Amino acid sequence: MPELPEVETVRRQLHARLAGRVFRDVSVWKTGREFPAGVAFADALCGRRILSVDRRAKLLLWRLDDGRSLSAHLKMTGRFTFTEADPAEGRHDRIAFAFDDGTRLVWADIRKFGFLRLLDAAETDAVLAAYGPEPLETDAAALAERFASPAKRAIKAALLDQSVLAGVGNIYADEALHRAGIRPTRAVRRLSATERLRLAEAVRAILAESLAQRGTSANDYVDTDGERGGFLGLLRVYGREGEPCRSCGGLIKRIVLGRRGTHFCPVCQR
DNA sequence: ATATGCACCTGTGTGC
DNA sequence: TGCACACAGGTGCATA
Repeated sequence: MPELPEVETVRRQLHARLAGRVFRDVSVWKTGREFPAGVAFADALCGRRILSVDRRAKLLLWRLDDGRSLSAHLKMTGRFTFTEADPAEGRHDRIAFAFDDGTRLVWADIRKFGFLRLLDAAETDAVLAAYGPEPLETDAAALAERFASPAKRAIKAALLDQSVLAGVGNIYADEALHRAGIRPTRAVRRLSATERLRLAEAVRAILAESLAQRGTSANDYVDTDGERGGFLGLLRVYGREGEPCRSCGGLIKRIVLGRRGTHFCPVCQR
């Protein structure tokens, strides 16, 4: 579910409450592919201090005091929730964390696509190196240069490619293309330099505006307090098939592009 | 090198 | 009410 604004919202909340904390207990309630070794995983974490919680693309990185990091990917339905009391195991709850100050955190994941993985320093570097630039920390001109190859693929596919730029997913790809007035099916090589720059600016603007609203709750996403993001009502194309375009009144169209639902305005996006 | 297809899972909404 | 099918904020791997 979560894209950059949602993951960054979660990161800020995790960092605020977990930086400096020490793992006291890790209860792996349910194991699965996402936890290669349940008991070893818990043993490795207990006693370790969290230095910070960082984010790269849609990946959360809990930096530990032994040089390792706990990487966490929410994928579609992963969720961290802070709880006050001793948590009771819910249907989709998988891991319960307890920290030295009494803070408790539960990891749940309905579809089980998400994962938590302990990485050493070299593995962490390798994972991070595969991502393209962070859109909110890169100026638009530099971002625009990333939309080059492969030249024949649709521009939307390039936006979703995490090695081109990091953090954009299905919602914000559609929204940025609408803001830039570019049809999602256009081949990368057919975009002018002006259009590439406009698109890079649109990506940055959309992500920043959504982050200010603490993200979009279209389906399952909520933050670590169970609160929904506020950007849903500000979306201009995503999930609005058949409704009027907020810019021109044309009807929003939905197609399938690269297996993903894709929304655009046939009038404003050429 | 790129495109596509599918796989990983569960839940929900739709239409017959 | 049941059933079948499409679809959901993501990625990785196996084929053509």
